[in-house]
Amino acid sequence: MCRVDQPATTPSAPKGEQTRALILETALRLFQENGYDRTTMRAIAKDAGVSVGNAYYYFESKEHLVQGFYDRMVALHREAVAPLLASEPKFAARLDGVMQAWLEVSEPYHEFAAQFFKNAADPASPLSPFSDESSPARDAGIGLMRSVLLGSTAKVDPELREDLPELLWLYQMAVVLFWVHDKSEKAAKTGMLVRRSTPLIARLLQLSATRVFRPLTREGVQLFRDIGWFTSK
Amino acid sequence: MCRVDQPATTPSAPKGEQTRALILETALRLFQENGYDRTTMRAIAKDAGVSVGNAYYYFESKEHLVQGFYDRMVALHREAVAPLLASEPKFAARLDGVMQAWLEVSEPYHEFAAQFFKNAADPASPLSPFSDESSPARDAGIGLMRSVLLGSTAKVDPELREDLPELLWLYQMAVVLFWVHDKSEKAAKTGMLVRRSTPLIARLLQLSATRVFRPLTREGVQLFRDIGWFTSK
DNA sequence: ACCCCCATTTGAACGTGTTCAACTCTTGCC
DNA sequence: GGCAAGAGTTGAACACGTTCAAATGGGGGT
Repeated sequence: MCRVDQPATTPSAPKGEQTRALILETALRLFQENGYDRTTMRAIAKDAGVSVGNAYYYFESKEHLVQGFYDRMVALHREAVAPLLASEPKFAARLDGVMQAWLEVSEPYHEFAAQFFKNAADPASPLSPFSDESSPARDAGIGLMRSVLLGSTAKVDPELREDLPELLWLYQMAVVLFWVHDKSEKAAKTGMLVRRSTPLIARLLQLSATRVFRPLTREGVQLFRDIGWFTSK
Repeated sequence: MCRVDQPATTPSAPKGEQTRALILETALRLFQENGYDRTTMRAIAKDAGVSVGNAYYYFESKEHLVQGFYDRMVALHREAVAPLLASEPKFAARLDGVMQAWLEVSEPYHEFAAQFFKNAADPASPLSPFSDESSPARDAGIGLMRSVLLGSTAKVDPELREDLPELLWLYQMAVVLFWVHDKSEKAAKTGMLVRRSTPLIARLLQLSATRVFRPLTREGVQLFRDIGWFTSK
């Protein structure tokens, strides 16, 4: 009828996008209700009122459906963290706040998340934080750590300063790995780990510029660079 | 004919053990030839001349078959490392030697190993190095690191000394995680990481007993203990 | 010799993620 | 309106890991 197809911008999505969104929403709801493993592709398709094959028309695999969930958590985290980053000047408090916010945002999905964060260690999985497919999310995470650093009053060896956001992001990945294994009530152990490790990191950063430490810092940074992060060869 | 069945000690194993060994050998051979994912349980059973169900009578799952492979690598590693541990007194050289030996032992299985080391991050997998099922292998690994430390002339803050083997084992796990993602020729990047990071660790240990550092060391060690390693709650 | 018990073995069947040839519907063009 | 082309959709079929009720077999007690 009156539908002209503007390639973009139109709120009435190009038909296919509606189906895609419907499938994604259904999948995320079922994942949350029943967990990742117990949610079958057939159940997702049935609940969304489409066929199994149709789900595969829009998403390469069951894992790819999870990317949408991951993106949502990143958005929630960024939102939750904005006020803190705008007001708090102390580095340790900023880092701690960002990490605690992540824990709070993720808490409701702990069980579900643990089921697919195992992909983190699988180099072949598109969900690995080191994969090409994850590079937008990875860059966003590193960017967040950069703003944690830049907005702070911390004094760091300038050589280290450049690579610090990536290193802090790695710290976050390590915490996530610990969190995945954390069976304590409301992940209290991970909370403690963050609360007590962030001041240690801050203190290490102070020391990094010290005369005794600088050579060690330099050598560590140089090694980190030579290894070449997520460069394939 | 002349086979009498001594319940134990006899080289002719108690019948069932023979089948078990046959299945395991076949599985490991096929894993090595075709990779983990491309080797089906049906193929293993067929090649071993038994039924699929029989394989499951002896091994809970496909993953459990891999434990045998893992045990074998641990044995090879321990063997390869013995002369060095008997002769070399310097801590950094001992640690480097142990890690390099691991890389050499594992190199032929890099591709295959990467396919199942993803389970490392899956808390639910019996193959996770943090799982109960892995505690023998874990204890062996930690014990190896203890002998790396004890046989050396390194001077470490006694408080740290006690927990250091576990921490070094964690270092090893981190290296393994890196190795799994390492696509460089013969894992050269991991080799470099080890060669250059072990001296840094040794230097950090020296510093750990320093007046400036000791408080930081103490706090770190205390945090490590409070977190309570692989204690479930 | 007989029989019973239980370790061992079987293979068909189940539920899963994934694929694919075929079908239907929409869209743009005459 | 009619028509070709391609986007969208279908569900049966495949390969896999896993389960299980049933068959087999051998060894010890009588």
